[in-house]
Amino acid sequence: MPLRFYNTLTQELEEFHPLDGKTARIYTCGPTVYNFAHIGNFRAFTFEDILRRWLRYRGWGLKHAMNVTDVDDKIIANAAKQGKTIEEYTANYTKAFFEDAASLRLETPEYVVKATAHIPAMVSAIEELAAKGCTYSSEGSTYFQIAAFPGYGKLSHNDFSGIRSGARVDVDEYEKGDARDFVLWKAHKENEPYWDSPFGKGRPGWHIECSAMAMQYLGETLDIHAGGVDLIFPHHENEIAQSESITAKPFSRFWLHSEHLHIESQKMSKSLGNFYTLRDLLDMGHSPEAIRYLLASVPYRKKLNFTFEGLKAAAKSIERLRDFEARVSGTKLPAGRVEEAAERSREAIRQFEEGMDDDLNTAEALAAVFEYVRAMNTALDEGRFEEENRWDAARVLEVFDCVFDVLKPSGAESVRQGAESGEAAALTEAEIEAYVDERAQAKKARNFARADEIRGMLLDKGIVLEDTKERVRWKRK
RNA sequence: GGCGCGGUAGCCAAGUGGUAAGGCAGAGGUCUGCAAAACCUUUAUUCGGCGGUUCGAUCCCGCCCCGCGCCUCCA
Repeated sequence: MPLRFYNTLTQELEEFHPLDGKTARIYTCGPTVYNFAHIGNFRAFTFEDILRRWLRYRGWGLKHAMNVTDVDDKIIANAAKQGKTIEEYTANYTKAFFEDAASLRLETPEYVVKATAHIPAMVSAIEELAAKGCTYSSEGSTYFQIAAFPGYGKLSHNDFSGIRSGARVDVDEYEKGDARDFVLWKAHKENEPYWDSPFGKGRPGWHIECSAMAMQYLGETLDIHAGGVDLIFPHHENEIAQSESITAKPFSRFWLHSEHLHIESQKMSKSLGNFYTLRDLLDMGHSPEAIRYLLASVPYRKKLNFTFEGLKAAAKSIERLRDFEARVSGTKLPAGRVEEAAERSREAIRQFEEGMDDDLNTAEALAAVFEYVRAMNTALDEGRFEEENRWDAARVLEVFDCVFDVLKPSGAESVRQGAESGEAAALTEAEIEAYVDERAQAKKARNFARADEIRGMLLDKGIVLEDTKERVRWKRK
């Protein structure tokens, strides 16, 4: 089965190929840098990361642009409150965002584009719209007139034909001609940053930045445009109206939207006290891999119930895979290759691919990996797994990890957490090995008191020993 | 009201017109000096409720109940 995505525009599962047959051109709505990004934001960004990785796995090139909205009402208000310029204010949160993204192992898009660095492109987009008669101005602001775009509503599947034009509705402190019209250029107000333009001093509306930048970097028709479900209307609808009014071509062939997440079955909100930024969770001692795993393990179109029990389960699931990886690489095996085990690895990869191809069904893909792991653990127990099968297992885990990317322990974070939570990071590998050897000697001499003492001491330092038939393995807890 | 999504074991969560993947937790076992860790086995006669279509429905249709999202802040 080919790679298929659910397209919000057509409400159908559609086979995906890039328009040019080689490179997928993707635009995703990035952060508005007025605060630290929360775990809900990262659900969407993790989905987009999985999307990137799977497209690449399927052999397509990637040209992915993501905007950083660094001028908007909240930014202006917050910056003013702190007595900072918007540049100073947003620089902090932009930096924080990419630090967070890195700890979740989110790949950086090929183009990260800041709104404030693309004002001229937005101005010329608005000029083109004006030239086509799609705009009007009111009290110094310029608006897009949705009556000028017949397809308005096709993405959100809303019928706006009944909207009365001419009704004046006061919204967002600006006057519009029609309830659904939206602002392209906001009139300058006292003490606010502004740019000069042919239609007066002011600043861009939110929607135009995405249209202008997407087309500048990726061309008139994108392959994929993605974001959270809440952006379907009005943001993405408005992007379509702007872009297609300019080009008369489809703005994006595929529209993919990720569902929101809930915290402990409740909507995340500050008043409920269940509002978590990524940094909050890391400070609580949760590993970035566990968070990434949890965010990625629920298929993106399904609401994700983010719970602390689920976070623990995610951490345990990763541990199971790492244990398997360690077992395979650390076990002495006879030369040869058991065909049954080899066949199971091919089957696992096939099922993994099938799941991912089916609109990024990560739950199904994960099941393929775990079924394989269980089968191979049994095969190892029963001696039906030989030297060459190591490579089969490595391949399965490699395929899994090029999408999920959770097998390698995080470096800086885990060291930092270890240092905070105790002395776990204090022992070097050589020291641990020395203790393990000493304990083995003590056991041989049937000095169990000393052996247990060492075991307990290591456990206190977060080192867990595994006595197996062949040898003693250890791992950091 | 309009548009849309969902209700599957203690929790998270796949799935198919022919009788329920996977993970976590729980229980049992293997291993072990004891333990831990690891590994294995096991856990839904049943898929919100009631009807209908069908030889057969969790999966199709209708109605109902419950939860959620969007309908000019928002991943």
